[in-house]
Amino acid sequence: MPSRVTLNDVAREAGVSLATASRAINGNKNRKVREDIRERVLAAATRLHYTPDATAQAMARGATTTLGLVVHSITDPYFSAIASGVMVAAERRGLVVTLASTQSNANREVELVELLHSQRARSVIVVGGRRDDDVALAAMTDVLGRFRRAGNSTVLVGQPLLGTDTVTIDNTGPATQLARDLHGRGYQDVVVLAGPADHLTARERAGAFADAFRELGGTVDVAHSRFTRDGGHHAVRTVLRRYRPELVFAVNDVMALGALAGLTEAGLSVPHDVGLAGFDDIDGLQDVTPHLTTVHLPLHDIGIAATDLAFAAPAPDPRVVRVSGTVALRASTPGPRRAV
Amino acid sequence: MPSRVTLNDVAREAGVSLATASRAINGNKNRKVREDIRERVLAAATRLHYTPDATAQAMARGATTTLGLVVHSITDPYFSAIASGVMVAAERRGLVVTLASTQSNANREVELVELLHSQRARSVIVVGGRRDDDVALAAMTDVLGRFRRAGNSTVLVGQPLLGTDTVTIDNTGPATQLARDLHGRGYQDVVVLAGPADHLTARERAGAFADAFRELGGTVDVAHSRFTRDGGHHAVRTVLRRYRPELVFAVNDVMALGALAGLTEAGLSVPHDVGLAGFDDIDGLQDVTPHLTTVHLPLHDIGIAATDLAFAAPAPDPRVVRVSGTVALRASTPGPRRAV
DNA sequence: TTGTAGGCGTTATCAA
DNA sequence: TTGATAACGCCTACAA
Repeated sequence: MPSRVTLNDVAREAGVSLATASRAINGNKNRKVREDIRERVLAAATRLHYTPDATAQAMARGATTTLGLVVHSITDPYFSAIASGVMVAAERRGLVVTLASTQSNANREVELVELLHSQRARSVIVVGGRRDDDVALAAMTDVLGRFRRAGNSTVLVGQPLLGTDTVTIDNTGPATQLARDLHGRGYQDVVVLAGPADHLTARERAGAFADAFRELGGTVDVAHSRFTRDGGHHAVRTVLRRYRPELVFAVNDVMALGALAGLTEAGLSVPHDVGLAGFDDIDGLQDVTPHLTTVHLPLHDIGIAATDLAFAAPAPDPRVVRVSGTVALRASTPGPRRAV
Repeated sequence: MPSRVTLNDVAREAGVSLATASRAINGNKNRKVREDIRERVLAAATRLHYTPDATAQAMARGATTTLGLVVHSITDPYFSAIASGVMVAAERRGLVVTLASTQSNANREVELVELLHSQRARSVIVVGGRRDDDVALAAMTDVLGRFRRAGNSTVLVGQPLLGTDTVTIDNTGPATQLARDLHGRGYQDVVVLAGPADHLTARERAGAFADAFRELGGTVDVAHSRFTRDGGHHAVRTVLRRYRPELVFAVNDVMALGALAGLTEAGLSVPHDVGLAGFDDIDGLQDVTPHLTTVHLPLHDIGIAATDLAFAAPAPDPRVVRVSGTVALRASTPGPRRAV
């Protein structure tokens, strides 16, 4: 029972040499194999249910057909949207995606890149904002560098700090614009659910928003918490123990959703009692009530852009592709309730 | 510039043979390499930044460390929840997950299993309900069978129709219970958004629900559409052109969300004007208003169970692991509005 | 156009 | 315990 049929078997079955069988089966370069022979080989291959061994091909060719993708969490709509973009772009290139999830653990992230290096992935794409942590940054810069020196490409979706090609999202521009728009709607006081203090994406968004809002004469309160739905929930509950805010800006949508739940549980109505805004415009946001004001990010396209970058001609210096978002003012921030 | 350092380099650097270096680096079986030598090798390895070549190991060992996972859509919370369970269970076993998304294309699904076969994945897990399509079923049965005959394992999450180990979800039990519970709350008429007519999961849920509801004396209308949010949206809009239902049951949550949007756009309030129920209890449902009645499924655990099954001792006959769900009655189905 | 043979990086068998 | 050496399945000069 030849459960493991090799190219050799196919060659024998077709009555040709291994080399000819190999050439027939992948029409490598200029197809220099006679048509009838080619057909004979292909017939033998299907007859025997031959399946090429990609690991052997990888060894012989010195390159796999695998793309490594590292995200924080696959159930987070932010990451799954980017991942789906990567997968679409990878499929176009005939690549297979090896996906790994870090649960935001920096050490694990490094390990995973090493693992992907071991797997001889053609390229690895790391998705997610960096932390303000020199040790972690150095460690990532290091593994990515080694991987690149081994002849592969790396792309980061996040802050361009790791000496690699990067797709970077403009957080400050839209955050600033959002602050202006919301102030323009009449809000004077805001509490910013700012996420972790060392989280660069969170910091950029919170900082830009707060600066702009203050500059317009508004007052800004800042509450830190985790970058998750529960983080948003917890932060808003803590704030509510002190006072009722006029407007809440969460640095991402999932936090905003947590905040929405917290506000509702406290008997407050959004937007009647409190305005609420987020960031990212994740999928599924359309189904929450009220429609959340946010910053729309082309997440799927970001995944595609990252993949394109990974397979662009190698450049001497790290490239940075900037992508921006657009403010989406929606029902959750109609403006503050007029003096009641 | 030895950008490609091999075990040979390490052996030379450490002054030992290739074989010894190999043994030192993975303490294979009973570690039979002298401690000082082992350390010398390890030191050389790190000094040279040696990274084992997984493709070469796979060839030599005849087995990779890869788990293939095939889903319909990675951005769908149903699939990403199961996928995250698989990834957690895979990581525990030191495996890497190669993820592929089919966009519900049956041919593509077969191709992907073939691709994973080529990659010599240890096992492949296919997630998603089957269609009533003999050709497609036969094709999948076939590829999976070949893959298994090559010495690997396969697991399907869905209907146990492919001659493979299967984690199957009990749709009829909870759907029946849901019908009873809703009828118990006073609903007499329901429209079932039944999804595609040939979609087995959809059919099981819709069928069991409708049967039970009718048996209790209720009337049931059935509307078919795609299995997606848009499908739910479209179906409910179509129904609304004819009449206003008392209760809507969508065979999955994303369809229910689409329906909710459709109802709301039509100026109807859920649950005031219309009751609404779904199925799956996907992540994020907690953030929609009103809280949706649904059937809770342990999606993450289903992913874990599928992986456990994939790595259980091989059995002569296909195994079937049944998992069930529990009805979660929530605010979207308080009972019909009393005569107004 | 086809065949021969060497090599890809590791593991594993078998002596030493 | 360690060291040669033959696989593993395929690709690819190079030769025929």
